[in-house]
Amino acid sequence: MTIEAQDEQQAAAKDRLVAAPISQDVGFLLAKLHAGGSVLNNRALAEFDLKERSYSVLILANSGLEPTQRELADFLSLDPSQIVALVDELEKRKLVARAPGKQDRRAKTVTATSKGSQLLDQAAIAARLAESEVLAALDDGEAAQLKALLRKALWG
Amino acid sequence: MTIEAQDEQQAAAKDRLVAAPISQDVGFLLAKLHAGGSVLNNRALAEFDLKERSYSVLILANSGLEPTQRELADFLSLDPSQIVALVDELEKRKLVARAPGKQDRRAKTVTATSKGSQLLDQAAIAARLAESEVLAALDDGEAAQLKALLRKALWG
DNA sequence: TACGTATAGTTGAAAATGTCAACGATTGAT
DNA sequence: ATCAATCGTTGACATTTTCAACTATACGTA
Repeated sequence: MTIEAQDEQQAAAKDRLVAAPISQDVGFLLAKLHAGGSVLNNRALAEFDLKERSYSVLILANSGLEPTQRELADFLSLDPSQIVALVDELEKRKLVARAPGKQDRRAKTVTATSKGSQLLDQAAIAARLAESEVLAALDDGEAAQLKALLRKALWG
Repeated sequence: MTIEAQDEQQAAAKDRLVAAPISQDVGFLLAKLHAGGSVLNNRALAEFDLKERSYSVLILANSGLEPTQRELADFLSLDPSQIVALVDELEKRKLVARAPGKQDRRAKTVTATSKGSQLLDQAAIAARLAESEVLAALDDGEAAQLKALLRKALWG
C-alpha cells in the first residue's frame, strides 16, 4: 500500500465513530472540542511559561475587577487550594500581587502587576491565534454565534 | 443581614467576573460549561455505576460500529492505557465483550453485551435529563444550533 | 460586649487521572 | 526472511482533584 493510500485510510478511519449516537451528546462534544483546544492553547502559551489555568487567572487579575481568590475559584470551577498554588506561582514571578480585601480582611484580591499586564498582552495574541485554529472550520459569524450560545447556556 | 439579602448578594457576586474579557474566550467557555455538565452527568450516571468515561465507551460499544480500543482512544481523546482500564471494568461487569479484530488480530473490538445494551437504555434517559439541565437556558432551536456548531467545529 | 457560627485562605494527605516508555504479538512492505 | 510499525497491555511516574483540617476574620445575636 502506498503512503498516500495509508494516510487516506487512516484519515477515513479516524472519524469513523462520528456516526455513533454519542456525537449528538452535548457533554461529549464539549469535552472533545475542549480537549483539542487545550492542547493548542497550552502549546501557544508555553512560550510565556503559562498554561490555560495560569493564563485565566492572569486575565482575571488584569481585568480591573480585583477578584478575590474565592471568586476566582468559583468562576474558574477550581478548588480554592488550586487557586493558592496558581497565585503563588504568578506572584513569585511578579506577574500578580495579593492585597487584603478592602471590606473583608479574610479575603485577598489578586491584581496583575504591570509586568503581568505586559506579558498578558503578548500571551493574548498567541491565545487568539490558537482559538482561531480551534474554530478553523467555522466562519466568523458561526464562531460568534457559538460563543453567544455558550454564554447564554452559562449565564442565561 | 438577613439570609435572603445574603443570598441575593452572593448570587450577584457569583457572576461578577463575567465582565472580564476571558468570558469572550471560547476555550474558557467550553471548559466552564463542560465542568458544570460533567458534575450533572456523573451525578445522573452514578445510579448505574457509570461515569462519563465508561458511559461513552458503552455507547460506542453499543453503536454497531465495533470500534477497536485504538479507535476508542483516538475518538475519546484518551491514552490507550486508559481505555484498557475502562474496558477491563466494563468487561468484568459483563456489559461489553472484547473480540479479536477480524482483519487485524492485534486489535480488539469492543462490543456491548445485551446486558450492557439494556443498562445503556436506562442510563441514556438519565443522561438526556442531565443534558437538558445543562442547556436549560437555551430553547430547543438554540440547543440544536449549539450542537450543530460544535459538530462543525470538530468535523467540518 | 462576648459568643457562636460561618467564611477566606492555606496546608497537607489521599485518591484519581494523565503521561510515557517498554514489551510481546501481529502486520505488511520490501 | 526480514524489518519497521502498530495494537493492546503493564507499570512507573507526574500532575490534578478532592477533602479535611487549621488560623484569622466577619457578623448576627444574646
